[in-house]
Amino acid sequence: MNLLADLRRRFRIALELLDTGAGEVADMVLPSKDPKFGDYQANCAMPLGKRLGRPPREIAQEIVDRLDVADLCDPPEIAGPGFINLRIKDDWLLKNLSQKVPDQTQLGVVPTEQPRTFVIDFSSPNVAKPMHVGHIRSTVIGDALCRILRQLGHRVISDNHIGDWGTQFGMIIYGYKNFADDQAFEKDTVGELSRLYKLVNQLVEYHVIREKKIPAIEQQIVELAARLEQMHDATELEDPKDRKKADKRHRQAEGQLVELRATLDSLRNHLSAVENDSLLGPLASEHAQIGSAVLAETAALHAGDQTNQSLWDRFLPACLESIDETYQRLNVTFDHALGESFYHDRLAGVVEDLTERGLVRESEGAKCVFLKDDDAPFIVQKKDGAFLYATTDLATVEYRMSEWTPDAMIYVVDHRQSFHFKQLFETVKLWGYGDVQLEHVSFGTVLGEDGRPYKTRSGTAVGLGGLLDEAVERALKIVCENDDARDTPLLSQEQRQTNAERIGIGAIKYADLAHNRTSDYVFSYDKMLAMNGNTAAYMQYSYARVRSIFGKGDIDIDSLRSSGSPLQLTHPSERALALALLQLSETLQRVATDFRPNHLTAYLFELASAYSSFFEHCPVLKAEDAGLRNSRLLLCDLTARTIARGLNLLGIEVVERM
RNA sequence: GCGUCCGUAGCUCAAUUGGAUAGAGCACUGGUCUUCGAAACCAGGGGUUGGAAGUUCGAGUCUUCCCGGGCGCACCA
Repeated sequence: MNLLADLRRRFRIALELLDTGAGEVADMVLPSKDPKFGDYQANCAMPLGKRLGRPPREIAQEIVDRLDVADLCDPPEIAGPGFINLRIKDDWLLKNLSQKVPDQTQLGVVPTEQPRTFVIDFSSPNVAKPMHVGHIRSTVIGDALCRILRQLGHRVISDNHIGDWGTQFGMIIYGYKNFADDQAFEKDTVGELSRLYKLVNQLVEYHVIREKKIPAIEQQIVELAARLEQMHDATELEDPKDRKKADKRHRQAEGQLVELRATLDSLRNHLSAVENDSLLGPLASEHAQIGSAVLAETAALHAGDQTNQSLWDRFLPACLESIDETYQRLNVTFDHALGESFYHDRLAGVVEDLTERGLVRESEGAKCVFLKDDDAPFIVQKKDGAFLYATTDLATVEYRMSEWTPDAMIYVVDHRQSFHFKQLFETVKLWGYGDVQLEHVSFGTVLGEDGRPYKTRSGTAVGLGGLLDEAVERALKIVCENDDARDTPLLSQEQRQTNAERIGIGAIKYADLAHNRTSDYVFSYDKMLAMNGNTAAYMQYSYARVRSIFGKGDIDIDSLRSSGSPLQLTHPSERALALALLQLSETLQRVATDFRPNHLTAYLFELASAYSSFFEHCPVLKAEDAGLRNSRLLLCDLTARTIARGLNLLGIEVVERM
């Protein structure tokens, strides 16, 4: 049962009766923000008033006259400029809530009438390097969207587009050939590969800094300094406006200069740190050509070189295993994990096909799809003949379309790649896939407490495993402290550990999902593990608290659920809770339309608040009579199940006691 | 330079995509355990939504111009 959808359906009918085509404003029926305006409000009379050239209040009245909601709402009220306020009848709430009581699986969420097929592309780690903080958002948001869309009855195909064919593999191949420790490799393959990756990466980075970055910055500094000189000459401008502008530019340029010098210093420090390192220093000078050597190893792999291919075959399973460990811990699964290598032999065909259709033009030796004249083209083949990210993405689209014919393809990838996806989507349309909905579900950056992207003190990316470890560790500390503070502790050591795992991982996921995905957010263990506010820990606590009632009262909730014992609403807070319980369905629908899981966290938090208020005003175990007691127990049960289901749809587990 | 996103309470974030008096948590002040879990709850103070103008019944949201930032812009992914 989707209450909001039902109301909108009824409004659509009334609106069409009023004026053909007016049904489209039925979406302006929304839940009210303030209870004094009722439960729902329809705001469609105002725009319609404009369109029909008549007073909106008059229109509102005519809508109400044609509206068939007598079974659902009290008589609608018209307020202000033409708002129509709706209050759901208690009878109707009771009837629908009762249907949810025995519904174990769906909790009253009805499958959509128009199921669609979604391909969701998310997580996409590079296998040779360890997963880091940058993978959290894609993984967590993508997984939540899969779960929610499935709950709504859609067909969802999740696909992890793993980076298993790129330069990182060239790095570990080069590393293996030059620096491998065979014993370590036998003992701990993943650990050794990871060491090799880091080592080679450091060496490559050293030479890039030395030969490219530092000269580039030095030149920028020279140019900027020269520009500053010229600017001095321009301070004698007549027009105050021009002078102000010139001043601003001057200030900005000075700022940039300071920044560039600081960067230069830190890069030089980095170089000398490597040079003075007893291990890295000699290796750096011995492997002066490491950058091009790594590219050569990568190219050899792509060209089918026997040795490199067999190394790849040996390395890949170990890499995947390590990634799977993380996914297991996060409780994330995929239907497919078709990485870049899967598409390798299709890339030439993609370029051929695009060329045949006249979409490709050669420019500076590269094969490009030009989309807008003044923009950079979408390059599908480099001048050296190699294919790129863009080519693989196109091959992926082609494969998914032919294999699954989806209605929508969703990429959960950070916002920095929006230009790439814009180009990809435009190219795909030109290529002939006009119907499929292509969506870049982008998200912002995870920041540290200093407001800069979250990094370790030394400036490297924070590993995902360590991040989870720390969250769990902190959760364990909190769990133990609180349990020890009780007269008689509730939890065994084992339960404490399980709880800490669920609470810690849940905290990270929830914090990520609770923020509007398009904005950056500041990562803070203290905030995400707080017991107050919109956090996983608070929701898990709410759940455990509700559930404890059944133990305390020695209630067999399963049999009460199937007993047919009726519900009743005797207090405003009881009614508010009932209404909230009925709004899960429309909330999920809302998450699905704009791919924003934070609507669901907000809903859960409001539900928990509604429960708090109910719990304060309405004695449950000590209710006046047995009928009311049973009714309230059932409300508790529905609350617990709704919280558990909501969290589950976010990929978070509950705990029975904490 | 071009493109794009952002600026909301002291701090961290919401705001149903143009709806009614901009909401939460933290922090601050005060109140709740002799009745269901106080890891909690309730109440209070705190805002020119970066600034200015405009569009309209109605603007945090749309337009224009400023101020301040993030990110991306040809052969990496």
